[in-house]
Amino acid sequence: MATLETISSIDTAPRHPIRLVANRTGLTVDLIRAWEKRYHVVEPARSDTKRRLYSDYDIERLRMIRIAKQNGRRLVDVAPMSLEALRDVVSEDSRFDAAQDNPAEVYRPSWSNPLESTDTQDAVDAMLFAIQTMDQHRFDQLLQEGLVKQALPAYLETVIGPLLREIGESTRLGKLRIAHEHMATAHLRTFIGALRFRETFTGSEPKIIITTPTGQLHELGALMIAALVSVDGWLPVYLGPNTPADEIAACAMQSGARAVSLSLTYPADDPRIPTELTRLRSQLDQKIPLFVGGSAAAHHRQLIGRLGLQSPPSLNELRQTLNELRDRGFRLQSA
Amino acid sequence: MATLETISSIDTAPRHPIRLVANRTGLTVDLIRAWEKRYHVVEPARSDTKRRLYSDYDIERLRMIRIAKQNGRRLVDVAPMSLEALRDVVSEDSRFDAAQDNPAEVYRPSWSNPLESTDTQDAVDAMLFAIQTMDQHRFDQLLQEGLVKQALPAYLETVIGPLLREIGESTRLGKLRIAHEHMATAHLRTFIGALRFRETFTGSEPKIIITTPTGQLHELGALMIAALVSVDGWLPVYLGPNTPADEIAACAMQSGARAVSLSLTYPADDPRIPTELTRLRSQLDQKIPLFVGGSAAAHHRQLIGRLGLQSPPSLNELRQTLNELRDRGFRLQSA
DNA sequence: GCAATGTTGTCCCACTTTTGTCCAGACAAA
DNA sequence: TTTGTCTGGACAAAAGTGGGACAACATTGC
Repeated sequence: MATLETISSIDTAPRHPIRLVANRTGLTVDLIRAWEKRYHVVEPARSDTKRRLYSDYDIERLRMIRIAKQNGRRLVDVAPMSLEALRDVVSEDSRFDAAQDNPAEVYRPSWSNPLESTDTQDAVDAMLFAIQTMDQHRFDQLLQEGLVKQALPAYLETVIGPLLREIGESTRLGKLRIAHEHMATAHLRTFIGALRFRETFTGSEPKIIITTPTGQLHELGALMIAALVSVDGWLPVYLGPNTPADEIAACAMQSGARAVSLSLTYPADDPRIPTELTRLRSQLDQKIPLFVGGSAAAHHRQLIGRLGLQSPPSLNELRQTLNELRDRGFRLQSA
Repeated sequence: MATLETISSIDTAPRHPIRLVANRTGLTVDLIRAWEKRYHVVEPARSDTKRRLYSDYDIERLRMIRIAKQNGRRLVDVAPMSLEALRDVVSEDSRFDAAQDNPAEVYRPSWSNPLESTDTQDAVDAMLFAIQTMDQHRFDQLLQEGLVKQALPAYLETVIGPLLREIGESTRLGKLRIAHEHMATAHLRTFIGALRFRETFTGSEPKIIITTPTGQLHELGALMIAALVSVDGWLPVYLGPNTPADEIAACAMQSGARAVSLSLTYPADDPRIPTELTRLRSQLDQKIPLFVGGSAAAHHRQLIGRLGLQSPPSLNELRQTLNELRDRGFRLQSA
């Protein structure tokens, strides 16, 4: 389907000025130039007046290089690597860093399976099969492999999201037992949660509160958002599921968050939702946008409109909106 | 064993700078050099400017040596050993370690002993402060650091457990907001969940179902058990919280589990607990022991006795019992 | 039980390499 | 005009290197 184009195809059109790159990567302008001068880390295109113009691909590479350096890599080593290679290196490092205290061998040998599933549907099916047979190890393996093949946002959208829907559907139809669903959910909780730690933070990222309101116990959607925005230079303040409106507002205040995002899935028609949303909107600073997403958001369209909440129809549009918000924030800050 | 193939597959190409090695092994840069100077523990290749360059093989050896030392081995003894020999030594030690009747008397040099109680109290306090200030990054950092200082079982018992109690208590007393508790819980969920991934499995481990019964929504206790037993050579089948008795039984059947462990925390007097436990016990093969733990287990002592369930009073005793069960199982299997 | 000896983690030094930051003067954009 | 970017170079902080010192602790021999 149309979703396939989004996979791993990061835009290589040169359009971003160096300042924006610095903001998004957490590097300084000077440093980006120094890296270019010394190691040709990136060779951006130029405008007709010799201004550097970076592509999304360049930005992503710089982000990865910064993380690789933090993991102890030398600039000389990582500078010539492709984005894919960098991703491998970084994910390898983050898997192995911090000391182990257990004798079990650490290297997951790539006695990897011949099961090459390039299509995302195949990947989802393979995962469903692993769940059905309660093969947790295989499930983990599949989750990890998938992550290497594409960038995180695309992965969440094309694999994890559909997988969640299929698990729900299969359980409803009796093709999976509740126990299977539980196991899969618990595993995904761990897996997605760990994704946030792959990013490193500079401390200058704007914060966004992410949670679900009272009565909404399913947290995976919210957790996906947290992982997603951390890639885009936000610092997610993740509160888990089922947080009362008052607490969300207080937390936004204390942490100085620039945005709040809620995920609604089940039950879709919980009567507490309108109350909680209204309450939260009124307690929150008007300048802080409140995003509402998840499969149950559609049930509350009117309410969302009335309260002036944001409800982007897809993860991509959410990213889009947040990116604009973040960059606007930078401009305001520096002015 | 099958491990031999994986060993030979470890890359011996020198490419990692010393800093990265330090990150991955949990050793300090100074220490790595000191070991080289004194015992030629590793003799890394050099770059053209004399910088040390380590291979994956070197890193793996260093990691093993660190663990061997933690188990009480002397550096002089292990320094000249091959990776294969190191693995043998380490796995032997860890089995011996786990089989000890009295963990307090395990021979260990003082510098690897469980931390002083003041240290652990300090660690817990620091974490609480991070939670209070909503400093997620610091919280993660503290959690990771703690893991380097102690072996996992000791860490869970002396730091994570007390931390959970303090969080609960502080929230009850109003010293922490619900939002703080939520954030901390979500973080701990991710952190403890990720611990399981540090283990690699051979496929021959006995399985143990770990979950909480219907109505018990707090999963951290269960998750700690899952992390703990995976160190001792069990394969946890983790189902998350709130699993109905029928599903647990079905899951035990399908996966061929050798044991089931439930965690009870809150609400302690949920009327569903007796029903569910009784139901589960009756549906489960009599040969499969059913463990019940958690702070609320004490409220159901009579029930536990009547149903013939196991309820070890501490994590250590749980390990003990499980180790015996595992080894008995091995003997049965091989006979 | 005690002194002598061995082991081991940490720290300091002087020196080199690597890496991040800053500056100046020219030019472009707002 | 003001602000930002460009180039090239200078400078300083950070990190790595070899060597050695030292304190804490364990082990050994008496």
